Formats: sequence, C-alpha cells, structure tokens
Amino acid sequence: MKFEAITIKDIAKTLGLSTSTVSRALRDSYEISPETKARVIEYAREMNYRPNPIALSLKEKRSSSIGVLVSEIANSFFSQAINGIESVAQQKGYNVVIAQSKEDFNREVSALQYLASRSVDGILLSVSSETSDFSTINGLYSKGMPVVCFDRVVESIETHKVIVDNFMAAYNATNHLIKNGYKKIACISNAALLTISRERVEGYKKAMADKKMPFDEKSVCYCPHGGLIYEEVEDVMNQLIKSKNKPDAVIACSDKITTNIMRYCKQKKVLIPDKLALIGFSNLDFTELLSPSLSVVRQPAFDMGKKAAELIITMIESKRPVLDFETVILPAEIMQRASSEKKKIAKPL
Amino acid sequence: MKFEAITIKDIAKTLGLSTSTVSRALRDSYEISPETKARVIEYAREMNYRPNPIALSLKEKRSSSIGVLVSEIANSFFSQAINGIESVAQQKGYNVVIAQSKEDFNREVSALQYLASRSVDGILLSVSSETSDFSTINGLYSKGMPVVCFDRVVESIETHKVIVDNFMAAYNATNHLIKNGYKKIACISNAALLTISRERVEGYKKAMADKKMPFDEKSVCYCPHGGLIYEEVEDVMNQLIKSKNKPDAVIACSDKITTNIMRYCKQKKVLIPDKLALIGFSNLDFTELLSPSLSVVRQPAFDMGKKAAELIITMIESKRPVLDFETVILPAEIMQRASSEKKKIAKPL
DNA sequence: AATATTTACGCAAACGATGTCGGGAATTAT
DNA sequence: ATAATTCCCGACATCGTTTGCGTAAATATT
Repeated sequence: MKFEAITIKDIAKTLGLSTSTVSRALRDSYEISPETKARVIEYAREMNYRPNPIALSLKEKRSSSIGVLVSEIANSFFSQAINGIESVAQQKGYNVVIAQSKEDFNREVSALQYLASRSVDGILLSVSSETSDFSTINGLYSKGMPVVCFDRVVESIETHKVIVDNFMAAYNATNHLIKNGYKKIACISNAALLTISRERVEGYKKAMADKKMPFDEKSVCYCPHGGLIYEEVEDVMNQLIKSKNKPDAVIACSDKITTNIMRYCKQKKVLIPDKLALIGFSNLDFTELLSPSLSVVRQPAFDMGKKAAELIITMIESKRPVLDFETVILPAEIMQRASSEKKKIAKPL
Repeated sequence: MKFEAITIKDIAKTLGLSTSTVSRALRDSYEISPETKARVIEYAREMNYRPNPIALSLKEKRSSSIGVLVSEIANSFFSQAINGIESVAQQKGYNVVIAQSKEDFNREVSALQYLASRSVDGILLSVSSETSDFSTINGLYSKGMPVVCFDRVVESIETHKVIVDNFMAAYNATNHLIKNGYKKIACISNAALLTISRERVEGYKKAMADKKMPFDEKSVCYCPHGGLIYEEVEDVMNQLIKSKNKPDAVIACSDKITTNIMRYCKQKKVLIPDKLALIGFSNLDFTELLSPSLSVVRQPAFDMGKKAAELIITMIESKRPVLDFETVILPAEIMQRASSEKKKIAKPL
C-alpha cells in the first residue's frame, strides 16, 4: 500500500509547462507571467499540492526537524518539557522527533545515531542515568551537530544548557524539612553520575551543614535507574528504615523515586508524615490529590522546553559557528503540603 | 551551523572508485571483487559511514516512519500507548513521529497534513474530541495513505481499528456502583461526538436500565474538551450538585475528567465516597495513592499501541490493497478502590 | 587461435525540488 | 531598420543512493 502525492512534475505535465516554471510560479517569482502563475497556483490548490519535504531536505541539507532524546515520555516532567519544545518548534516551522532512552545507555547511543542519521538539524538532550561515556554525543557535536542539553546536562560538551537551580531547590527543600522539625533527614537521589543528582545532593548537604544537623554519609542513597524500577527504591528504603539511624524525613530527587517512595510507604504502612515526612522533585499535575497531599519541588518543565527549543533553533540557524554559550538557570518552586507538615511532637505518656 | 555526514561519494573519491561500486560493495553484491569489498567496507566503518535516509526515502518513496496523532502526550493513556507503538516500531525498523492535536480540530487537520507531507508511511490516529468533519483523514486514506484508528475511531473510514470494549467497561463500572448501593448515578463523558463517548454512555444507560434504576436524561453530561479544561468539569459538576436530583455517584469517562472531578471535590469539600462516589476511566500509574484511592477503569494502553502498530505496519507492507479489516477489541480492567466503596447507610439520629 | 563467457567495474538515469544559465520572442530605444 | 532591453520560460545540474546496462579485460571453451 502506498501513498503517492502529487508532484511538481505532474503539474508541469498537465499544464504543458516545465518543472522550473511551475516551481517558480509557486514561489511567486517575478520571472513568471501573472497568467501562468494564476494557472499554476489554481491547479496546485485544486490538487492540494504540497512540496515534498524529503526532496527539499535532500537538496537543502536540512530537514527542519529537531530531535529530542529523553529517558521516558511517560514522565510528567518530560512530557511537559516536550510540550514546551513543540510549542516553539511548531511556531518556527520545525518538526519534533522524539526518542526515548529508558535510562539505558545502549538505547541512548542508538537513539542518538538514529537521530543523526535521520538528519535532524539539531538535538535536545537529557542524558540517561546510566551514561558515563559521552563519546557518541561528543563525536556528533564535534562534527557540527547542534546540541542543547536540558535538565540532565553533559558537562564535557560546551554548549547551551537549560537547567533548574538544583542546588538551591534541594537546599530549600531540605531547609523546609528542618524548619518543620525533622532531624534525621535522608536524601534519595537519582544515579550518582547525573549532574542533577550531584547538585541536588550538594544542596541537601549544604542545608544540613548550615543548620548544624548531624549528617551521616549513609543517609544519601542513589537509585541507578532513577526510580524507574520499583525494586531499587524498595531496597534503598528497606535499608534506610532498618538502619540504626532511621530517618524521620526524606527528600526524593526524582519524579519516579518520589511516587515509588509513596507506594512503598503505603504498602509497608509507614505513615506519612508522622513516621516519615516526604518532599520530592515531581511535576505531576495532581500531587495535591495524593494521600497525603504531597510536598514537591516543581520544575518549570514547559518553560525549560521552550527555552531549550529556542536555543537549539538559534544554533541551527546561526551562519557562523556558535562560540558564546548560555546556561539558563531557572528557579524551581517548592510547594508545601501535608507530606512534610510540621512534625508532631510525640506526647509523653 | 551544519552537520555534514560522509557520503558514498566521498568514499568513492578517496578510494578511486565509482559510487555504484561503493554502493554495491556495501550491499555485498556478487559483482564486486572480495578485495574491493574489503577496502570499501573497512574504510566505511572507519569513517562511520551511514546511508542518508533522506536520499533513500526519496528514491524508495517510503520513509520507514509512522505518524502518531493523539490529543495529548502528557496523558498517561496516550504516553503508554505510544510506548507500545514504539516498542513494535523500533523492532520492525520504523521511526515514530508524534503529533498532538490538543483536542483542537484545526491543529488536528494541520498535523495530519504535516504528517502526510512529511511522508510518513502510515498514520495511527486517535481523533480529537472536537472533530466532526473527517474529510482530511478521509481524503488521505482514499489516496492510499494507510491509517489505523485506535481508541477514538473514525467510523466513516473502513480500516483496522483497535479499541477497548467501552460498552462493557462502562456497563461493568456502573454495575459496580449499583452493587455498592449507589442509586443516583451520573455519567460525565467526553465530547458527545466521540465513538468512545457514545459507547460508554450506552454501557452506562444499559446498566441503569437492566437494574431498573431511575434514569434522568440530565444525569448524562458531556465535556467537549474531554476535561482538558478544568472549568468545563467544574461547570458540569456545579450543575449536577445543584440539581434537585443530586447524584450520589459519578462515572467519569476520561482520564482528565476523572482527576478534575477529584480536584473539584477536594476544593469544594465534597467527601468521596461519602457524599459522592467516583469511578473513572484512567491510566494513571498511582491511582491507589490518591486520596481517597481511586477506583478506575483501566485500558490496556500499551497493548493497544502495540497492536495498532502491528496493524499499520502490515498495511504499509502489504503489496496489494488491504480489503479485509480487523477491529481488535480488548477488555478494560476495573480496579475497585476506596472512591467507590460500599455505600454507608446513614444512621438515623 | 578464435570465439564465448565471466569478472569487475563505470556510466547514467531516477526520485522531487530548486537555482543557474541561456535563449527566443516581444517590446522599446537608437 | 537595427540594437538593446525586457519578459517568460526551458534545459540542465544538483542533493545521495540504487540499479539496469554497457564494456574492457581476463579467463574459458572449442
């Protein structure tokens, strides 16, 4: 089964003109007489002619499409970011091709090669939590493929980056827990390799240090798959709960980790916030509807996507090599809800 | 800024061969001597040569990509379905291009034209809630563009369709409410135009009729934007709550309607399930974490995506026009939780 | 030795659209 | 009446790849 669109050749044949004349008529060239133009345009409209973008891509060496590589689209942060990207892309006449790594290094590499070979004009990248070898993206970038990193950036490549102030976000979230009376605060983070993990953990540590809170190296845990797998969150939680330094609050550093902690607590009947307070990074739309309503660090995903898309398009359309790079740092928002409310002091019996 | 990949021409030039020889060597043609083959293959590997898919598309008149048009990717049902689609597509060597209509007719039309002109080899379509004029998709289809509908189907085109047994799902969900002691059950549905709406409403009506429940035409309400806009849900709920035939339970027929009803009830302090029981279509991952835990009708989104992708690929690869169409009907799953638990009989004071 | 066959490669066309060049016809200038 | 200038339009090359056809040289057959 095949779909054959009408071409400029077909028009030329039926109208008894040459392809060049038709092409010029459609592009409203001054070299074509008004009558011929009218004839061509009318017929093209009638036949619903649309230029074949594949032929154009081949000729122009550009596809007017940008590739987006994220870990998973079924993740509210990324789907919101993609919405932002699309809103800009559409307006500027670009197509968006989406690829997922599912936090898998090999899938990421093949997705990157796929996008490059698919001739996207630029790539918006948020690396997988498994990636420590950046040679593929570096290779592409050094050969001239425009790349903009967002959220999870690649430090080894010098380009535009769009991130959230992860340090401050984690610092403030931790502070919020401290202010609400929690003493033994654990931090469950995404894979240690990720920049966002490092920044968030540092924010957490700084807040703890500033407030002179006792700090145990063991209260910082990492989930190599960013909580995508329930079991890794379960393991970490089991370990924390059973440790002698059992925490009374947790800050979770990714969407999936946050919800999986809630799932865990519900399953193991760990009461939130009474037995364990929780604040987590999340871009879910209805965290206030959860039980208990969830305190979150919310990233401006849509705006991040928009900004990243704008930057990649500037890069693509720049005549000369871009040398001056921008790192856009947006603030995250902390929304305080029941899951981290003021600690109730246990009344002496 | 431009990314220039190595071509067969470059290889031919450096190796002192013709492009045809290089092409044939890479495709392991018998016409090329083993030594030449080895030289070419080695050099191509070294230079990380990849055939330009755009040139191939132009020649082969196919792009090895399929277009997916849904209302919104930031909707768990669709993002799960897309995951299913991608899993099949990747395995069969197809690329997936995603487009969103945002429940807007004009955006849908331009997205369809975009996909067609982008030379996708086939389209997976779930129509927007606004669409009543199907001429664009009909036109494309009649010109030979393979189309498979999923979830929200277009009745006027005869092709493969993948749906859920909406009638039974709604019938069972309504029955579940009746069994749990609810008497005045309202049904809040997506746009009346959609097939899924009609089927679901019919299932609801049939269940009510079978159990001889009093039925009021006014207890069926529609949200033209599928609940994407909070206000439309708010309006409908206000109307229901204020009517003299105030319902004691609601069945919600889309993801967004369901969560927006919860949001409404939380805001207006309408206790679920005591004042109003709720069961809704939803593919959220953590409905059990909501407050109260939410009873849902869950569609097998991933499997629907998989099946739809398989069907479109069969259609694309079929040598002769496909005439025998399949309508795959999958069962939905009802998950009973607190939001629709057995009605408490008010104790007389 | 003369002819037939095989081997190994190059040439050129094609996919759809655009842009450069060039040229014939009509009009205007000399 | 001739030269110059417009005006309109067609031929051709190009983008990267594949493929049918042609062919020189090498080998095989008689």
